[in-house]
Amino acid sequence: MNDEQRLHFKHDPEACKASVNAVRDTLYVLSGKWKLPLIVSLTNGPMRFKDIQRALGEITPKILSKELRELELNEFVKRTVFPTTPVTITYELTPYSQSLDKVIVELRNWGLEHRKHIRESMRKRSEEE
Amino acid sequence: MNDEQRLHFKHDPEACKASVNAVRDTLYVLSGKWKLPLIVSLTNGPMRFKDIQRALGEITPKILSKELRELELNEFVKRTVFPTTPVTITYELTPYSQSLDKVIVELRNWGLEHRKHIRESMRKRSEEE
DNA sequence: GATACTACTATCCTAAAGGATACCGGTATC
DNA sequence: GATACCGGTATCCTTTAGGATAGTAGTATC
Repeated sequence: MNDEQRLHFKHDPEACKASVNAVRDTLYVLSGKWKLPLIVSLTNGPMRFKDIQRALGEITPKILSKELRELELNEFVKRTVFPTTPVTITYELTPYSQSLDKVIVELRNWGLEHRKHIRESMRKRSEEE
Repeated sequence: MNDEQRLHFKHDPEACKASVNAVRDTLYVLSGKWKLPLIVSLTNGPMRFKDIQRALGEITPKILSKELRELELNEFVKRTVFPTTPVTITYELTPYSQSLDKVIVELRNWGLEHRKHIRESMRKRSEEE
C-alpha cells in the first residue's frame, strides 16, 4: 500500500476526522431507499405529488412526503404551489441539485466496476476448484 | 435545468435503472456507522482485532467482527493468521481498496462544499428577516 | 491454581427506518 | 347527494442496524 495515494487520510488526525465527517454528510443526504430514485424521476422536469408516487410505484404517501421534505431542506428540490382551483403543487430539481452530478457519476462508475470485479473474483475462485 | 448536464440519467429507462442500482451498490459497501472509520484506521498498516477495537473506541466486538467480515467479502480487507502461539491475526487493506479513493475524495469534497452552502443559505435567510 | 489476554460468538435489547392502512379537507363530476 | 381525485397527515406495525452484556477456547503469567 502506497501512502502517497492516501492523501485524504494522511496521518493528521484532525484533517482525517474532518474528512470522515464530510463523507458521512454526503452519504447522509443520499441515504435511504428513495432519495436517488426520486432525484432521477425529477430529472425530466417538474412533477406533481401523485405523479411521482405513480412513477416510483411502491412508495407510500407518508414516505414520499418525508423524503420530499428532506430534499427540500437540502435545497435539491423546490416545491411550488399554483393558485389554480384546486391548487396544483409541483416538485422540481433546483440548480443546486446539479452539484451532486459529479458525485453520482463517481458512485455509479465505481458500482459498475465493482460488479465486474466481483464477477471476476468469483470466476477465478470457481476455476481454482 | 439543462438536460445536457444530466447525461447519466438521460431518458433511457433501462440505463437509468442500471445507474441507480450501481449507485446503490456503492452506497451499500460504504454504508453503516463504522466502514469508513475502519478503512481509515487501517490506512496506516495492518492491525490486530483488539487494536482496531481500541483505536475506534466505542465499537463492540460483535459489530467489529461483522464489519470486518463484510469488508473482507468485498475484498477491501485481508485477514491473515500467523501461526505464533497463541495465533496472531491481522487485518490490512488490500490494493483493491484503493479503487475507492476517487469515490471517497468526491464524497468528501461534496460534503465540505455542502456545509459551506448550508451556512451561506442560513446566513442569507437570517439577513432577510 | 487464579487471573488476564486474544479473538471472537451468542443472546438479548433498543432505536430508527420504512411500510400498511386509514383518514382528512377541499374540489370537481356524475 | 354519491363518488372520485389531489395532497397530503395520523396511527400502528415490522424490519433492520446497532449496541450491551456475557461467555468461550486457547494460552500465558503470577
